[in-house]
Amino acid sequence: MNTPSFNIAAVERDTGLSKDVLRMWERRYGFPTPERDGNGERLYPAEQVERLRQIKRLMDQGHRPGKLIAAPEGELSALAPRRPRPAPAECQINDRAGLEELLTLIRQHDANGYTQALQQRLVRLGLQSFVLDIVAPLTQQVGEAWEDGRFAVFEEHLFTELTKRVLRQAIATLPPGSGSPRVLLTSLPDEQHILGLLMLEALLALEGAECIPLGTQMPLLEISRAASAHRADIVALSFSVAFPLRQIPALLQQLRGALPDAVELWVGGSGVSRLTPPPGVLRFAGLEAGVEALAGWRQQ
Amino acid sequence: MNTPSFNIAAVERDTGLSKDVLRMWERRYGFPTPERDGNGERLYPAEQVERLRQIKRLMDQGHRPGKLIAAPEGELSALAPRRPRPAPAECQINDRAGLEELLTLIRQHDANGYTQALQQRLVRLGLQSFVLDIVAPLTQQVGEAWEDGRFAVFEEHLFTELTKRVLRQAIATLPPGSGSPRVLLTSLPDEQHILGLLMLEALLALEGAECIPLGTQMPLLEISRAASAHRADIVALSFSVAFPLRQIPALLQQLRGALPDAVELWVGGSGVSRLTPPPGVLRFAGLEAGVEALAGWRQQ
DNA sequence: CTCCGTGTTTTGTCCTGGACAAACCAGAAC
DNA sequence: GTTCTGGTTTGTCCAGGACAAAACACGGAG
Repeated sequence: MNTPSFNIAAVERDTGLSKDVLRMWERRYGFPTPERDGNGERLYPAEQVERLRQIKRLMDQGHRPGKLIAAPEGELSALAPRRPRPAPAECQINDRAGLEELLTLIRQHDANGYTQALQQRLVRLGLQSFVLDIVAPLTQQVGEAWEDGRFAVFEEHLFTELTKRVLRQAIATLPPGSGSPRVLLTSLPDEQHILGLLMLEALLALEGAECIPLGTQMPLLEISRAASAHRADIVALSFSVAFPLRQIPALLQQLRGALPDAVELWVGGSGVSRLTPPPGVLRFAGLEAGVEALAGWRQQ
Repeated sequence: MNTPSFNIAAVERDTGLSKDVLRMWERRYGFPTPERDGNGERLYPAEQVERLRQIKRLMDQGHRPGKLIAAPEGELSALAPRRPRPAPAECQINDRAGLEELLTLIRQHDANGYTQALQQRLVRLGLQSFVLDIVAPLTQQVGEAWEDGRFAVFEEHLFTELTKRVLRQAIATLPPGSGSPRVLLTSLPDEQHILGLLMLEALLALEGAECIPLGTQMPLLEISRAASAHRADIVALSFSVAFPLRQIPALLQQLRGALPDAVELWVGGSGVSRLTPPPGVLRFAGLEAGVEALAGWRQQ
């Protein structure tokens, strides 16, 4: 009981590494080294689960598992991010101190303080600037801090949950959309990050678009159904870095085929930044691109 | 392109049936019958994916796969729910017509109308009655309608997303908690339903508890970390019917062991209704039980 | 020196077929 | 009618093999 053991399903849930991968690593690299219960089934000690989570984190940062598993112990935080940070200098410096202040509140687990500070900035800046200059860079900073291990999982969750609330609240105060265009916002199964979609929704709603937020994890076939039921003009999807890159092109192609030609398909998020979208799919590099695309759609 | 095919990973994502189960059904029951690509890998036609989703839905309702797969075609909606509906008569009749009105708005995909109707009821009834008499029965109705196939997936998602917004907005208008007790609200990985947690949060916040919402899908080891970082007095978890029942006792026992003895562990949701909680874990049958438990905690 | 093509290594996913335990059901005994 | 018990159903796990896509390393051309 003092050293609780995880079966392979629990490890998959907690680390995000599939059972196949866990078994394969054991076969190939000799790690992890789970014990077996009376039935011959793997039992992972908690410390190995912890190490697996660390390895997964560094892998998401661009490291390769072979090296990570071979590295003995001093690889803790000694490893720098391998993937070039997307424009670390381009980040708005005009409020770097303010961002740091918000991050500090999260680090101190001061939920009320963080919410208040956020709402204060929202009122001061207005929604558009709030999204572009505060929430967007803040999200990126948190993502980087999480990748570096400077943020715990639960701190990232707290940040996400509180920020979502402020954003949704701001969106709710906007007047209803003009009815055109009708934009359906969602993400595919296995993609649960929604902050990017919320930011886009805020910007589009500001421009008078009619946003239909469907939450995350919408099965492929349901999206086309929802699009016709809601008479959507545009379907907007978001992909985070965590989404398995290899599957995206096929999924987009399938969805594109299932949607009527008149419905535009927009994709965005850091998960598609290194991707050439299939024909008929528009990829956005950033939030501003979404607003520009809306203006473009209206000109048609 | 007209009949897009799904590989086994896509089917797993869209149906929620694991790869193991999909292969096993094929071996045992002769269904599904995917084709193979040049590489010998399974390719599921869209119609079989649709049927698999239907089967999964009926299974969640208590039917058994062997019977469902044997049934030829007329099993569409001919099957009644096998699990006894939890107190269909006990449901508050005082506003049944009002509930039906809200459901109709969702069925008509009238997002703005639904939100307005909801907010109107919130103002009229006050938060407590709104949660207990509107949102809770409404959620149950939607769940049943979804199980029966009267609601599409995207309609259920729209309902969830819009209702979440109204609830969160209501919570945001409450004054900050009194600081005691500090309640940490979250769910385990693979459990993404959050409406129940939000309802509980609203009720507890009304009573002056300090709620720390961490969102869903918190890894086991992170929960105990978060509990100590936030100096929580209580950890509240929610389980929906979709959560694999067999894994719950072991998970709760592990978490109970990882938490300090002074921290109470509360669990609720329809997923634990047919479960005897391990020692040291309090199970709640309904939302009211949570409020009573809060009063009890304060008396200690 | 940088950029681009090509061969090699790494890595994840999929496959088959077997085993077993937990959940479920049905019929017997009380 | 209720409780116990044995058989059946069903999901998950295991081992080991195969292969393709991605990542890398290297050499040549601009």
